[in-house]
Amino acid sequence: MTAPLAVDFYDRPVLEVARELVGCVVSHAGTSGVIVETEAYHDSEPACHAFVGVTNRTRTLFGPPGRAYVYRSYGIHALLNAVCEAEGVGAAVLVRALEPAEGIELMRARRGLDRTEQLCSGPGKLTQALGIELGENDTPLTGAGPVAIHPRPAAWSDVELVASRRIGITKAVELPWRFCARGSGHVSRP
DNA sequence: CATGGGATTGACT
DNA sequence: GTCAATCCCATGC
Repeated sequence: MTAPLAVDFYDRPVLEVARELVGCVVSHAGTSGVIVETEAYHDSEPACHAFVGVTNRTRTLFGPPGRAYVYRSYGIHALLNAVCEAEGVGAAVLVRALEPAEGIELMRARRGLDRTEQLCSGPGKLTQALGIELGENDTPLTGAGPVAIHPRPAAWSDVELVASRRIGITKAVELPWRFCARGSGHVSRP
């Protein structure tokens, strides 16, 4: 596996990073998968947690880029984000779905499911499949931490993207800030 | 200190 | 299609 993406990759406009992360590979604790769906969030729009400013919860979002923002959703699920843009800007890319690559049997055991397409087809599902937990909030994605994101494998270098509205939010619903790999059967919703 | 509301999922009608 | 689970956080009294 090639070296993880460096801080510079994340220190750019969050929409650019959200597009380029599709096709990249997330690895954690013996499992990995190719990102097939992302969403961008930015403190300038109300759907982003960082919209309210710096709080205990959003401190990671405003921190330096290239780190993981992991938070609990609906009291049940852990959701994985990659913090972007300069320190002081609250922006992140939500990783919403993966195509499983390594450690698929481990994922099946963690998820209690067989079908590969269902192992990581949602933001809460993929953290469960990879074993990512809240304690990994604010850890680096650039190699020193438990979670790492690697550049696109050759087969994904020219992945075609489809932009659409973000899922599961009630504010700023009109922004087309969701990006999927065209034709992937591993996304949370077509 | 009490309360309301989720960047979701899976089970059920 | 509907709905409950479940808990942390931000907000307001």
